[in-house]
Amino acid sequence: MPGLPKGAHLDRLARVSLRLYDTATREVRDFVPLRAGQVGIYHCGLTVQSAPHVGHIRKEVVFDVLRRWLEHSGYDVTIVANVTDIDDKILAKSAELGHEWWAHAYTNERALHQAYDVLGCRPPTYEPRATGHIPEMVELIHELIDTGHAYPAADGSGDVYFDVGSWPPYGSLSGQRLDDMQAAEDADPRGKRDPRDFALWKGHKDGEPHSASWPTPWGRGRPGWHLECSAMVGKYLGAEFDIHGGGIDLQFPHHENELAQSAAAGRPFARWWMHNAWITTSGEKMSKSMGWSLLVSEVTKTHRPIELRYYLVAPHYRSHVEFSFEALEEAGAAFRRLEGYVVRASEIAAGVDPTVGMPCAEFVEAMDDDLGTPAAVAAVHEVVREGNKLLADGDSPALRGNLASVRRMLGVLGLDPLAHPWDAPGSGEDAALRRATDALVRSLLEQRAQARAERDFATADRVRDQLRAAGIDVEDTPTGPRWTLES
RNA sequence: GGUGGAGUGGCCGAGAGGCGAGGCAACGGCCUGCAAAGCCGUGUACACGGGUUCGAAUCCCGUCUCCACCUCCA
Repeated sequence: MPGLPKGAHLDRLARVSLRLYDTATREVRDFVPLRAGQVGIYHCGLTVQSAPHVGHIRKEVVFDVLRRWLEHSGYDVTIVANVTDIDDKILAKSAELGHEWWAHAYTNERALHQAYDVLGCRPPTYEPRATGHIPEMVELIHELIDTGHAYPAADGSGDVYFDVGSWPPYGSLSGQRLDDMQAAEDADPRGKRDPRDFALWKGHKDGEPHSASWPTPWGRGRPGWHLECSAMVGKYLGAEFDIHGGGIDLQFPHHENELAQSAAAGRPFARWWMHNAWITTSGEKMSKSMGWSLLVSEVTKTHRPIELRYYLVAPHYRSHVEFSFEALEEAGAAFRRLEGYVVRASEIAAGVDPTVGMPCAEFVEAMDDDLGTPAAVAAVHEVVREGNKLLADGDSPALRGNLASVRRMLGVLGLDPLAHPWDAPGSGEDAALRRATDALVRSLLEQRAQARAERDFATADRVRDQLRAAGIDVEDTPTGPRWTLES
């Protein structure tokens, strides 16, 4: 390759082939970042009104995989996800529970972070809270009022509205025509010029805690939901940035409104819009109505987090997933096939550095094609098949290369069973228990080996049955017996 | 009413004019003292009705069913 600068990474050059679906244009386009080698991503985080369920966490996993793939491709990624820590529901729920609204929000923010961690999602580069960015929001409102795109409510409520009619492109992101929109049965017009105008700022209402409002030129109040994202994106990623993400439900009105506010204020805003599809249960969206059984914290009590992650990564991010525990368990079985190989191969080929592994071409092509994780996962399965064949011959350079490749690919998906956080040694007590168990099992396996050597299979099988009864599986391999806890 | 999406083998889940993604389950074989794991093999699926084409799950027309958004839900 003549003409390449010395040290140029071939894999980075190859990465210009990344293509991403853009909701705004409804097509897959070559991804070209605003600044060479850097990618700025913003995705709408949670309104921390309750603990996250499986549906919420899908978005985190999707953008975590996107980030890992971009980083693998040589980009420097800045990823921002906000936390909406004030809104109607937070105020209502905290009042119901008799808590301070900010305490309620913080409790659920912690639950969100736990869910990130348990599923191996790395924290965002920045995770700004709405309440920490009131000045930026007020400034944006000023800009919009000054340019004639926003107005304070005529009824003196303290609300400030975006004037949808002043912004002709409104509706372009979601493909809605203003005239076709059902005028919301607005229970509370509060001085809107047009029922489709939306609140940038919400005036303080009687009965709401004083602490949930901030002074502005238009009176005390609190942020409208849409405004906070525009303000925070601007602060952390600038007026124009690469990718804006979120759940597909946010396309309208939330993202449409964000775009309108920002563009009307002269900010070019997002170059790509990426939306992940829903996870439903029994054909319905997840909500509190189905109880708490699908909270991440509940599901991971009975199912391994890494298997839940595999379940979320295996389908394409734009495909709707109908959640079921049966499907989750099946995904777990598929994952254990991969995991089994990695663990067994690592026992034989110790010390393999996964960072030197290269993903296979099929994997790269799949990921570059709008984050095609289904085909990417299929590619890993194929490489694992080869690895399993190599395993029969013991340690070899080919096995090591295969193992490094598999782990590198799994690492991109956040599914390398030997990498953080899955490799966590557990508490000291766990480790001690494991050592004690290993010593006991080994001594039993020695007895079994002795019996087998004497062709006393009845005794050998009795030992194995005894271990099985204790929840320990024994397998004979070319390099001797190995034991695992039953899954 | 407007907008967008979906219906694929026993199951999950990709693909998107010709060559059966992958996984789970099942069955047969190899390996094993027997297992387990693994490997090899076996499946002719694309909601329905028409049409275009040498060829359609993939394109066109129509029908049915389901879902999402148009309500501060990821």
